[in-house]
Amino acid sequence: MKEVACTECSSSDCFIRTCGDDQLMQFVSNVKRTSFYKKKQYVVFEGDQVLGLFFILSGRIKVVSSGISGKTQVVRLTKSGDIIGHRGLGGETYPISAITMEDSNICFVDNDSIYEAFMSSPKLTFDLMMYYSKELRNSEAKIKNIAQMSVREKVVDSLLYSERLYRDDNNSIQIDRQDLADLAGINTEQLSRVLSELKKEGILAITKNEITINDRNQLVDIVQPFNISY
Amino acid sequence: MKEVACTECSSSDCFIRTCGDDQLMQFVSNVKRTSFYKKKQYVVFEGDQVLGLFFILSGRIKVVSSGISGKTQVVRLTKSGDIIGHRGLGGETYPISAITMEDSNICFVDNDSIYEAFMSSPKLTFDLMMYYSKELRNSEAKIKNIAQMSVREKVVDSLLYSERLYRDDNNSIQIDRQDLADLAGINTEQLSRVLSELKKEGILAITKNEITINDRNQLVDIVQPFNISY
DNA sequence: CGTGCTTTTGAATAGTATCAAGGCCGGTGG
DNA sequence: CCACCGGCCTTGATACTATTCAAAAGCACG
Repeated sequence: MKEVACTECSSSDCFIRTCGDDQLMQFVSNVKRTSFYKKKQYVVFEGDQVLGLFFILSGRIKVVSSGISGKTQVVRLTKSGDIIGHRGLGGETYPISAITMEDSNICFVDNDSIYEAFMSSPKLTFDLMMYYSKELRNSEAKIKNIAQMSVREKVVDSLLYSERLYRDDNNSIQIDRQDLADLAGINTEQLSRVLSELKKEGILAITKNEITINDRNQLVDIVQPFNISY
Repeated sequence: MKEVACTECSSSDCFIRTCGDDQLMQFVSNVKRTSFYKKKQYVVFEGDQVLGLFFILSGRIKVVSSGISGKTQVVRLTKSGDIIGHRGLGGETYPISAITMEDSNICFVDNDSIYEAFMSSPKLTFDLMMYYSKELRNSEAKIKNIAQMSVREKVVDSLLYSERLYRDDNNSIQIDRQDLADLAGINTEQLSRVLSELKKEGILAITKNEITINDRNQLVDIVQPFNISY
């Protein structure tokens, strides 16, 4: 993929663009490097040295944390406009891995450059701080959910979360069972059971690799006690 | 408690002081308000409008998130030098409550002032961003732990966490069962069972309201598979 | 000493994880 | 074109773990 200047870039939800700092955009334009990643490719690897920040231009990337005996926890799902690798800032190594779920294009800015950008653009620092703040709220909401929800509720919560980010024009989401289970923090067998239930209840329609939400309100009702505003 | 100027303050781990920006310290000195909170008093209340930031001068405060049917999740424990209320930044209302676990003194800076401080001190913004980054790492590590650990492991993890923050000279921690259970994300009965086990195994000593860790290494071994570096 | 609160223990129940097997589908090669 | 293979998904039976309910024991307080 050929490099496109930030000023010429069509991505309307890019973090750098939404900062609205022309000088910053010019600067990033000169130092960023856009790369293509094919499906299931690692963007960052848990334990690797922190090299810089990644800005998603297009594609879907899962952020995962490896646990005990091969188990993985999906920490969050991302798409264009999101940032990857910011957890590493201020630390030595990345605490998570990021893996593409489909072919993606991602812009990279190295450590030195991003620090230089922070120094010259307080707006960037401030906006990124706000980004962290939002992420922290989400993360802590998730702690509560995983700690207190039943398996059924976890599945519904994960479905709504996925749908919110990834739904296509048919209210459908394409995500494989393992990823969805890792997102919910359960195993695939239980996920499968709950999905079957929801299908039987007419709330979902399931084809080979697509889940369609027929009755979103009923899903929302299931997680209602947790006061989640989707 | 009478107001002490930041420049005169003895708190060596205050966030504002560690920024090392004299102008900032002068500014905060003029706008901050230090208040005394007695044990079990609410500092911020979940759902309340975001008013500003709190800097802990002394005391221990638990940050909790209320869940379903009266259950609460302890999101983190804090002490002097920590910040409270930063999750609210950029949002309308606080997503969490903060409650003192002992008599505490806390400095408050209102929204307008803290935003003004951000504008005039890029260092503050940057340092706070780094603070968020660390918190986010911790938070996501906790997601993984709660999702994958057994009850026994959760208890051990919570004990080590509490000890790291709150241990006194005897390697003892003072924390009531309910708080420890809410931190681990389990109920008090199970906590009690595990504590009894650990006591029987000689790893812990338990008196009425104090838990003493006799063999820290054995505790660390129990959560070893999760690669936690305490 | 009661009285009320927290903590501990026990037993029954419910929920979840694991193990094992079978089904579905796409791809490959005869 | 069809049979076979392998991966992913689903389902069932079983074992295990955690939750709930109930009750007793310990402790603080008046």
